[in-house]
Amino acid sequence: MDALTQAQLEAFRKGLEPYAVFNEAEWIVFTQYISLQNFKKKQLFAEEGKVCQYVGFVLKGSVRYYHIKDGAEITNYFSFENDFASSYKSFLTGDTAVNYIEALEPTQMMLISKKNLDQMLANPMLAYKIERFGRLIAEHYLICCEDRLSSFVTQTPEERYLKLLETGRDILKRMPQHYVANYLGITPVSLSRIRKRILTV
Amino acid sequence: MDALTQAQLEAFRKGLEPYAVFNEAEWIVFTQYISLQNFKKKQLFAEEGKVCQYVGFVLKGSVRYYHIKDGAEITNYFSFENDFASSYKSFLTGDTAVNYIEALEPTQMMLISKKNLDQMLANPMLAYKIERFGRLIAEHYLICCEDRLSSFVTQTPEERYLKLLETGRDILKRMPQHYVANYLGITPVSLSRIRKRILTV
DNA sequence: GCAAAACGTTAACAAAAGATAAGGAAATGG
DNA sequence: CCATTTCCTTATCTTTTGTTAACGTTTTGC
Repeated sequence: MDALTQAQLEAFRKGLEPYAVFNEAEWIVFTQYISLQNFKKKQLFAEEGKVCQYVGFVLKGSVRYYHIKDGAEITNYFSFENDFASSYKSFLTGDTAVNYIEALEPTQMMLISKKNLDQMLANPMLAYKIERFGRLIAEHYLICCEDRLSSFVTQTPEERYLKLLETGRDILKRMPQHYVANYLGITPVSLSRIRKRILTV
Repeated sequence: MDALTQAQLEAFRKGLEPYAVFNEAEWIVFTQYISLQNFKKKQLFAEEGKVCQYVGFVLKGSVRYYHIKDGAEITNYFSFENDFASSYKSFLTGDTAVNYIEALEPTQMMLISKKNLDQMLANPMLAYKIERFGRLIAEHYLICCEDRLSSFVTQTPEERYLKLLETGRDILKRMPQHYVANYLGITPVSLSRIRKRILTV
């Protein structure tokens, strides 16, 4: 764990605003439960078979979620700056994770450990605000997840890719195409064909 | 809206226990924000283009979530007894819904309106408990949603069906096969073929 | 700066899924 | 109770995707 600079704390505070706004006293207490970690490229943040002890907030960089199936990696999701990142099920339930999360480039994350989160929820000064904070984050990701889920049920891979062209610039700009293909639920070869099909039309 | 019986209230209280346990005083106040509605078969609970004003808790019966695409219905999800049901994104954000929810049989739901939920969150006697209640529900459905989402990325339709055979007895027992096919992200014809393939092996 | 690895495209073939239609069984609703 | 609708299967044909491998380009890591 590294030392926190004022600039990092401010960026974090700003990034949390959609979910929680702290007054000065609360912020001082809150930040005592926070740590900063720098990840090298390819360094793991979560690992299959291990309990994910942290939820991270990406200050700089990006991470990739992936599963390993039949020895091959399948990329599931990404988090960029100002996103949270965690193997949520593992973090929330204490079960071992079924996926990996790795940094795709040098990445800075603010970390909240499960232990510290539970302590904040038991701390009368923060509990109420943290309950709400957690509710709003969970709701936010539930909505994202639902949207993406319904795209798998109601859309073809080509339609999902076209939608990504409209709304997923970050992913398309910053991720290699074979990760994007996995994210869309298809193989890299198939995405390459879809791209060709679209250009030809 | 219909009158609430003591038995229904008790069933509701019991069903909420994983998320919130109320003392007597809280329960009396909480239940003032609740209503009961009976749905006939095929009656709509949520509708595309309209804001979903309620989150429901299924006491009896079942509901089906579906989209309409090119004039055809595509079934997305189900809720059974002791499940919540809502077009969550619409309910939480106030945007119009993109899907329909209909009762598949005579169905009883406890309803919490968005307006009443907001009032509870503003009521000091309930606010803290309701924040937590909301957090735990959102977390629960986030985990469900994430699991299902990763099944679309990492598994074939056949593998998803085999998993449903293990863990989705409710859906398989109570839902017609063409709804199940949609739920798995494939056509009814394709599911029929998968079933044949499995039997033959 | 160079060798190795990673990446995207393309081709060829196999496997699976979508579309459409037909037939029969089962459920449903007067 | 009977006519209608709903549902599942099957067949045929088309489209799409998966698999594997090859090739050239780009990036990466000493």
